[in-house]
Amino acid sequence: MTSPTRPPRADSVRNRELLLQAAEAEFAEHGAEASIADIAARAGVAKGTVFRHFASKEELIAALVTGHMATLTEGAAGFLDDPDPGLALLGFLTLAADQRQQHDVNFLLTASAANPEVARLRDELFGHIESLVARARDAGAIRADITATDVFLLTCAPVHVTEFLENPPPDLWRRYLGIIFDGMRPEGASPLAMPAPKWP
Amino acid sequence: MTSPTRPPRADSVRNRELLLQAAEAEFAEHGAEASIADIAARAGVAKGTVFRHFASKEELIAALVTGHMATLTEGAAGFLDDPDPGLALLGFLTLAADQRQQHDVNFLLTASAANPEVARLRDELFGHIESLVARARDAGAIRADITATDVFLLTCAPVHVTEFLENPPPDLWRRYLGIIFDGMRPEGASPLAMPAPKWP
DNA sequence: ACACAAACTGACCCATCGGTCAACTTGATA
DNA sequence: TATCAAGTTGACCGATGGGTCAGTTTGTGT
Repeated sequence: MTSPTRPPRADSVRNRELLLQAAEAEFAEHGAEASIADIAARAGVAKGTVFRHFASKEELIAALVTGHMATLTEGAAGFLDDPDPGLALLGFLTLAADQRQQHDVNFLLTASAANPEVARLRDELFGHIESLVARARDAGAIRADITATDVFLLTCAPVHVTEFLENPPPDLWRRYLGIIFDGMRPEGASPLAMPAPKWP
Repeated sequence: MTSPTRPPRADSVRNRELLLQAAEAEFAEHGAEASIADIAARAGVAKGTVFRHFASKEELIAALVTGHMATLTEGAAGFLDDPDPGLALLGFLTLAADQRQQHDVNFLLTASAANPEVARLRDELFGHIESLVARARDAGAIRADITATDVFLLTCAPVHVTEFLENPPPDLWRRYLGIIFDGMRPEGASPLAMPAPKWP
């Protein structure tokens, strides 16, 4: 019962890919205010072509975020059956920060939070984080009062703090991930002033 | 040898103050893209008046940031001779996060980093942080490998992480400040992957 | 009260941006 | 190779934003 739709043309799929790459580069350079015209020029196509592939700028952003979110969700799944629960959680945080460092989409997240596909992936990722945190907590690798929401919120912090420097070393986030993860460890933990927030 | 300049008119200084308040509110609501027209309307003046007081939007932002930066620098100075070096550093971090929570100027910082007055205040603040960190380190309140640059960069993190929630409880940052500060404590500290960055 | 400079006003200018569309190309199919 | 829908193009549109300025109002020193 599939409608007899033609397969997409070869140049079309190529242009779509070029546009996503160009958009990523432009957003990285100029932030969320990067213009559609610049993105089109960088991809070597006309502005109208952008809107043939993505109905609006929001949808283009959502397509970018969806790709990265899917990659990260998949990566998180790979840690779910790691034999060492503590290293599994740290490994996920490292993976997440590394990806954020290479493709800074933090500022695009809010712009695409309303997108249903992004929301679905986000919830799926959150589910994996819940498993990772539960196992790490049961193993005594992290303190008992840390929740999955805490980890989710803290994921971007290591990269974020480095952005106050003009030319941060590309691996500097590892330093701050180390500090923050030490703060999650049971050793020397002091009581927290506020309860963990609910998700979302 | 002072030139015989008149004192400013009463309505002028009042309008300048109204504009700063309106700008703060508009930036808080709409981010850095808040428009000059909206700011002027909120302050109850015409658009041209904005440019009489501030040569450009950048300068308006710089004036706002200068005010908050001066407040924070002054606050930091108040902790310099606190008898407990650990509590002094924690007190400063608490003050800084509290101020960031009430007046979110993080996203305006980059827009005003080039301003010489902002740079001067930033350096003065950094000097105070250096004193606070040195005393806390000597007292054994924080681990030996934490530098003033680390503290400076981490200052905004507690508030930042809460911003991924739509309606974060206003004091939620205290939870993440607790976690991050625990990560700075000597107890259970693990070696850091990267050396501390130079300032700036 | 007067005079004047400082301050205010809002219409206007120009650049930019997201998005549209009618005309034109082109890749796949038969 | 003929055909045509799918894809591309770039001029165009309306909205919006930062910034200007000639004309007007107003606070203030005399």
